[in-house]
This record gives sequence, structure tokens and C-alpha cells, in this order.
Amino acid sequence: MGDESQAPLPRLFGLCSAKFSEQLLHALWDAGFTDQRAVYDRVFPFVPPEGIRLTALADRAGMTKQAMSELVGDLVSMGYLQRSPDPADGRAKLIAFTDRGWAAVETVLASFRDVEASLLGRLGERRMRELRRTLMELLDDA
Amino acid sequence: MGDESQAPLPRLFGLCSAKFSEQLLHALWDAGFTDQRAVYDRVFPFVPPEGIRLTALADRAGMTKQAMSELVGDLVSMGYLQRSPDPADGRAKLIAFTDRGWAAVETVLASFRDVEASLLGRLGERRMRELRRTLMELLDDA
DNA sequence: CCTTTTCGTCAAGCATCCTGACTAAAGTGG
DNA sequence: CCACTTTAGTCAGGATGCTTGACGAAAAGG
Repeated sequence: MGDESQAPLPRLFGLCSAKFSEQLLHALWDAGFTDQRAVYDRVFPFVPPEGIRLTALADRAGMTKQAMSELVGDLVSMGYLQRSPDPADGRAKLIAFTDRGWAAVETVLASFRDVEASLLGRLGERRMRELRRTLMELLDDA
Repeated sequence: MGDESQAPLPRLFGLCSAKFSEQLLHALWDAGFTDQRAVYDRVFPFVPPEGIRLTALADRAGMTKQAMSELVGDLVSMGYLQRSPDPADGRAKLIAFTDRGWAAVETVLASFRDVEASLLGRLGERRMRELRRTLMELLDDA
């Protein structure tokens, strides 16, 4: 890959991010969720336990409702999500996880925990805390 | 955006990465390179000063030569890249930056420097060094 | 009521990738 | 020098993941 010792920081962040994504996909594959694309990242993080409407979900994910509708449709037909009528609004439907969906979520969370445990082992507790603090400061818009 | 204080680290990395990308696109836009897409990230980092052949460029970027050919074609018609015959091989063409391409590269590098300067101001020199060291350790495959 | 807004869908299109098939040039072994 | 195989790039077709625009049905608010 070449020498990264002077690579610009934004690039390092991109590489780290890509690496974690790859590990995550790998973990899902190993757990038997082989029918997945990168769709997980786009949809799963924004579905709350109690379910959510399509428009709100699309807003959260920063996407149009049409695009989100197609993704949700795919995940429904794969058995990860379900659509049920919203009792409070005849136009809307509530999108929520199925049991299979929850199992996949649990796999994702376990993978996150694995990554964090691995980092903890490599960096130690102090540097780990510092890293998290630094990342959150970076996101706290300047 | 909600509380991120317990967000998983992989997610924090993704958010940071996305934020930097956005800043970069913004910097390009402000510098007058308004005809750009995210194509920069995919192509520019892999074009060396002396030029490169399509197949090698595609390999570097982890893409098929067909996909890269289309991207390069777009960037050629926008005036950022040029294709010239390779004197050493009648089949091949050398892909290299035009003057306009170099100007865009310089803008990108300046944006990276801005980001680093901003981080330095916020984190201080010690934490900055530590961050870079940590990121590089993470990429040094376990 | 009747008008306006909101929820979700359908349709068409664009961008970015892929696989497969092909031409032309270059190397390679008698 | 001449087949034979490999390599460089292109053409064609298709999948995916997004977009904008238009629409019907339900809700909201005078």
C-alpha cells in the first residue's frame, strides 16, 4: 500500500472507516447473513425499536423517501423488516425489525464490540478513552 | 443528531470521514471546481505525476478498467486529465493531469492542510501526534 | 366542507459500478 | 518469420442505488 506515515489525516480516517466496514460485512457473512449488501449501513442504524414511518426514516438517513422505500422493500422481502399499518394515521405504515432483523442487529453490535475490544487490547485503556474523546470533539462542529 | 457519547467507535469513524469529505467538496466548490462529483476520491489519488496506464490506474483504485475508463473519460472531457499515446507500447495510453488538473489537486491538498491546521488548533500538538499515531496503528493490520 | 398539507407509491432517468465479448498490439517459442 | 498466447483498452448490456416529478389517498385546519 505504500508509506502512509505522511498521509493526510482525512485520508487516514477514510481508510480506517473502510476497514471497519469491511470487518462488519465479514462478521455478518460469517453469521449467516449472506444476502446483504451495504444496505445495512444506510437503513438499520435509523430504525428504532418501536418502528418508524418511511418519511421519517428517509429524513434520518438523509435520503429521499423513494430511495428509502426501495431499500426497505428489499429488506422486507429478505425478512429483516416488516411494514404494518400505523394505527394513528391511515396513510402511514410503521417499519420495524422482524426477529430475523433483530438477530442481524445483534450480530452488528457484537461486531462493534469485537472491534472495540481489539482496539482496547492494542491501544490500552488510556489511549482508547483519548481516541473516543478526540473523535467526539471533531464531530462537535467547529 | 442525538447523543453520540456511547456511539460505537466504527460509527464515529464513519461520521468523521463523511465530515471531511464534505469539507473537501466544499473547498473544491469554493475554488471554482463546480463540475465535480465524488470522482475525485476515486481517481485523483492514484494518478502519479508522470502519468499512468488505465489498467494500472484501475488496479490501484480497486476497480475494473471499464469503470475507470469511464471516469477518466469524464475527467478528460472536463479538462482535468489527458490521454496521450504511450511511446513504449502501441496499445496503451498514458493518463496524466492537465494544468487544470494540477490546480484541482493543489486545492485538495490545501483543503487537507486546512483540516489539519484546524485540528491542530483544537487538539494541540500532543494529542494531534497521538491521533495520527493511533490511526496508523489501526491500519497496520492486526 | 373545501383547501392545503402530508404519506407513500409509480415512473422515468442518471451515475457508478459490474461481467462478457471483442480488436489491436506485444511478447514468445519454434 | 510465424503462429500462439497474453495484455491494453473499448464496446455492449445489465444491476444497484440514488434522483426529480407526478400522483391518489388520507389527514389537518380553516
